[in-house]
Amino acid sequence: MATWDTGLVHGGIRRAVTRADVAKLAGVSTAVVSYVVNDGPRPVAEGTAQRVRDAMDKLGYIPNASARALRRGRTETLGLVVADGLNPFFVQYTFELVAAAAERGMRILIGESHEDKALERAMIEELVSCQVDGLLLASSYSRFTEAKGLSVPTVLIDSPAPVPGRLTVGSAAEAAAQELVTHLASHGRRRIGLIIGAHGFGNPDPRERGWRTALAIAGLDAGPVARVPFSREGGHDGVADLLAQDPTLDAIFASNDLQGIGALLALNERGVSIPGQIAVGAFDGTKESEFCWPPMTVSQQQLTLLAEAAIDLVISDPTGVGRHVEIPTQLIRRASCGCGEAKGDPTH
Amino acid sequence: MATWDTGLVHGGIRRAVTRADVAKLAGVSTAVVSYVVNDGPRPVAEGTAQRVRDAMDKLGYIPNASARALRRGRTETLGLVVADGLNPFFVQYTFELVAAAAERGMRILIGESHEDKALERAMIEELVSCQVDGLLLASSYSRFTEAKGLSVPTVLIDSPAPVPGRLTVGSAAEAAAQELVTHLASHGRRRIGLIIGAHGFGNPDPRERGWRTALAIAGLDAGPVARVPFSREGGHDGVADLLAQDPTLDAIFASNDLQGIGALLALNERGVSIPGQIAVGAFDGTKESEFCWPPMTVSQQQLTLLAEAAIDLVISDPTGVGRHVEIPTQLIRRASCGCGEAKGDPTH
DNA sequence: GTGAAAGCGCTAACAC
DNA sequence: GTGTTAGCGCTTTCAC
Repeated sequence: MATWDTGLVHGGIRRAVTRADVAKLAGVSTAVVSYVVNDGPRPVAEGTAQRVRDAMDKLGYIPNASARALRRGRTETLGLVVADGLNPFFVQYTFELVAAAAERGMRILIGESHEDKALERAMIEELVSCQVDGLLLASSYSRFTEAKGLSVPTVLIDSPAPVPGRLTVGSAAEAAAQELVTHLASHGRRRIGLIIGAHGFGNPDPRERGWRTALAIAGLDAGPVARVPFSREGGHDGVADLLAQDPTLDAIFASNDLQGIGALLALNERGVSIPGQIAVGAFDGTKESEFCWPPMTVSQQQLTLLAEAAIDLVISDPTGVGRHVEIPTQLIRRASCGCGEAKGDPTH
Repeated sequence: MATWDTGLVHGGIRRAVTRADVAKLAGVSTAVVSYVVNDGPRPVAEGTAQRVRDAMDKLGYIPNASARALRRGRTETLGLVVADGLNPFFVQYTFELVAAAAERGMRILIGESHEDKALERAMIEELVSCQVDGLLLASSYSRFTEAKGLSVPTVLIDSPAPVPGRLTVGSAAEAAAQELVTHLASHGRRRIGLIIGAHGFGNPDPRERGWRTALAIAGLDAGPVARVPFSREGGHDGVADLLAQDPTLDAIFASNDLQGIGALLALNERGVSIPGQIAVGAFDGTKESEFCWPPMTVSQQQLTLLAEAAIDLVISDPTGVGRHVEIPTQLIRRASCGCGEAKGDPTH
């Protein structure tokens, strides 16, 4: 690491321009400036309004959001607590939320809980202290956080099922898993293993239930299960685990993209042909699944819809009632299951 | 999409607890509550302090950050403007910044500019309006934004070189590119192509300069150049471009991970052996580069160090002077260049 | 060691 | 259509 000084900057320090400065320059009262800035609640003559706008431009006036928030009791800001900033699913979700919030004139203050219950609690307190108008929780612990004690509207944004008394948004994970595993079976796969984490969406995890149901309906025995972390490394290790349990394995359903990506690497390293010997499918469908090798068949969560639903829900805040919004997933067939050639993505 | 109501929630609405409530319950003045909360600036008798803390616990008091910010003129919040929420580099960087800020008791308010100059300007205004104590800009346009007119300390967090009068942080991109390309040449590669974008870090982009210098020093002719977007799709298309220019191509240097990942896919699709026929290396070194196939040799940016340097710089705000912090990259040798076997990552 | 009180910048009654 | 003004909850100077 090295540092260089790179010369003096132009322009000095100036006290922030306030509404009073604008009012004085425009020759009006501060109330009128406020009416112009907020386009209400009282009308302003067009000529006056123009004088005010000119004054604002001239002075480079920027309203003070802290003062406005204090006065109005709203900040136009939402708090987001993400469990894992290394998981591209949450990360893509985060930016979708930022975009969806921006469309509705809101900002997002971000916190990371690192899957730690105490840290999550602290993050929530801090965000509440920042007077956020709503809280979006993606932490897995958040499902167990009691609803009471939080005076701010709160949405659990990664919930595969309704939670009584809470606002929740999520993909239909069980149906998604069932569809994907059924698809693997339709390629003639008989020994379909599962890679999943220890603490997912509940017990049993809906993805595990969907996998089990699909196998039962297809008349197949339950395949082996590897319980490993929800990470690329976990998926990588899961392959060895599954193959040790069942050397005749011919397909893998990974419960998230990371595990799927890790599994692909492990199989590639072993020289196992995908999908020749073993087919692979995963739940999530982040961008990474499209460009791995081979491109991976996924049950894709519709992040834009999830994000919009989450923001709308937290804004609308149907106080007192729980409510669940479920977004369906989309099966994207790529090369890893035996569909498609080349990039194998119909959207390309 | 489907929605369900999931019952009533417990606990009603209550007006927020303020400092006055705590003061009344503890039988002290609001000033003393403030002294306790902030541990100063005046001393408080231990007995009194305990009474105040008890009252805060009992009432579930959470300080109002807007009021504090208004009064103190500081928000303990930093604004971050990211160009592209789909680029894992910026996204990993974002979460590193969140972590580094949290360590220093600061929060991060996030905005996305979508590489749009007007949007970036608007985002910056909004963040300034939020009274952020500092601004972190990753947008590529930010390099051209004038320093004056911004009354808040601003750091350009993805700058490969000093910019006079500005605070900048970045990796030594030119040296990194040179080292990586030299490494490719050391594997005996003679025709080393470059995949890069049209508008990168300047003209010519330091990564292009590093590539050129390495080739010159190795006594090689300049290889073909593909100018494509800084995306996976861009990298994918870049391969066809390079091969059309030079069918004898035997190595590719991609100027970011996304382009490298896209190039790997394109080569895999064509059945080109990596590194047998064509070796690949990229600049960035996000997690994705470790789990693609084959695992990719990269010049890795040290995001944790970059993030810490950025936060420290924006907090310290050496007013009036420009300053550049340069963080070296690390060459990570994996399979794609001809080094390593299997996962090919010495860190595993 | 503690309390009273001014005021940060803004909004929205309410008065004219 | 515009002006006056009372606070929003907090920090901190100044008095006791």
